[in-house]
Amino acid sequence: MADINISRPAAGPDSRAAEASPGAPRAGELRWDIIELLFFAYRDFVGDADQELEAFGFGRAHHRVLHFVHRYPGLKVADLLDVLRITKQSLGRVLKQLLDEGYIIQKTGNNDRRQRLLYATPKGEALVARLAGLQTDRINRAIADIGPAGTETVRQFLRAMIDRDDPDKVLEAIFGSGKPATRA
Amino acid sequence: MADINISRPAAGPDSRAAEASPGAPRAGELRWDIIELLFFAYRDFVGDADQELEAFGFGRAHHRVLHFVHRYPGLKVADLLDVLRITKQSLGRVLKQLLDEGYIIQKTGNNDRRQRLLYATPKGEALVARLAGLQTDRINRAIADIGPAGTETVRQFLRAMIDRDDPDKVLEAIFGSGKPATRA
DNA sequence: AAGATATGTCAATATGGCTGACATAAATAT
DNA sequence: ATATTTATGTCAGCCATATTGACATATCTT
Repeated sequence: MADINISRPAAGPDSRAAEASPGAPRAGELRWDIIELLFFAYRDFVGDADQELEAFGFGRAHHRVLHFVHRYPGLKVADLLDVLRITKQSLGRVLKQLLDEGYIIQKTGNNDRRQRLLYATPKGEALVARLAGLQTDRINRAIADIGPAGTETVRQFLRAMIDRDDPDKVLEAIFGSGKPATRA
Repeated sequence: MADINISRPAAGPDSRAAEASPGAPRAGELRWDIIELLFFAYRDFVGDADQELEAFGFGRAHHRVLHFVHRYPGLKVADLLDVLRITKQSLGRVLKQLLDEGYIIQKTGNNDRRQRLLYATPKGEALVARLAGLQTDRINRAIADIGPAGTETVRQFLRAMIDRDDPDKVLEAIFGSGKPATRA
C-alpha cells in the first residue's frame, strides 16, 4: 500500500554541508530540522486550544485577544492592535463578540477619556485559564525531560527569536526594555 | 500620553503560585510566559517568509506545501493532507497554482499509478531555499547565545511538544519511529 | 465484475485577515 | 476659542484559506 520512501528528508540542491555534524551545522547551512520542528510544535500547541474554543463558538482570534487582555489588564485598543498586528476592523468584530458575550469589559481611561481600557471578566478569566491549562500541560510534558536549566535555555531561545526593533508595549514588558511603560 | 500600566503582567485569578521561583513553577501553575513567548517567536518566525512570499503572489499555504514537498520528495497528495491537516479541496487550489507556475511537478507512482508523487522543480527549490534562508538567519541568531548543547535542548523541547499519537508519514520520518516508512 | 482507494473538481459557506471611507468624542495645539 | 490631531468605532466590500457535501475518474484489490 504505502510505498513512499519518506524515510530520509532531502537536503535539497543547496545542501552545501549535507554531512555536517547534527548539532553544529556549518555557516550557510539551512536549519531545515528546526524549521520543521517549529511548524509541528506550534501546530499542536495551538491545536490544544482550538478544540475547546470551538465549544464556545470562538476561534484563535478570540483566544489571542482574551489572552493579552487577561495578561495585561487595562490594555488599550491601540496597544492590542500593535501586539496582534491586525487592523482595528479585524479586531473590531472579534472584540465586539467578546464584549457582547461578557468575556471582556471596557473602562474609560482616567487620564484620557477617549481610551477604552480592556479587562477580562471572571467569565473571561475562566476561559483563558482553561485554555492556558491545556497548553501548560503540553509545555510541562515537554519540559519534564530537560529540567530547569533546559527550560531556561528554551526561554532564552524563544526570546531571541523575537524581533526587538519597534517593540510594542507588551514586548517592552516582556523584555523589560530600557523604557518601561510610563505609569499613570 | 501613554499611561497604561503594562509593566507587570497579571498572573490572573488562578495564580495559585504567583511567587514561585521563575525557573520552576509549582504543579498547577500556568506557563503564561512560555505560552506568550511561543506566540511572538512563531509570529516573527513565519513573518520572515511572508514578505518574500508576497512578491511571488503566494501565501503561507504555498510555503507549507512547497516546504514539505521539497523536504520529502515523492510525497503523495494524501500524505501532504495528513501533514498539513487540511482538506483536499483546500490543498487543491494552492497545489494547482504551484503546479501551474512550475514550482512543483507531479509524477505518476510506479507501483500505484493512481498516485501523484510530488517533487519540487529547480524553481521551487530556489524559492523554498530562499525562504528557509531567512528563517535560518533568525534561528542562527537565536542559537548563537545558547551553544550546541542549548540547541540540542531546544530540539528536544520542540520534539516533545509534538503529538506522537497517530503520526503522519513525515513525523514518522522525523522521529524515526518504530515503523519506518515502507519502501517501494 | 465489484468494491475500495487516490485523486480531482464543483458549489456553497465560514473565519479572519485586508483597504477605504467616514463619524464621534476628547485631547492638544495655535 | 477654534483648529487639528488622536483614539476609537463602524459600514462596505474584497481576499485568502479553511470547511462540508457531492460527485467523477482512474486504478488497484478482491
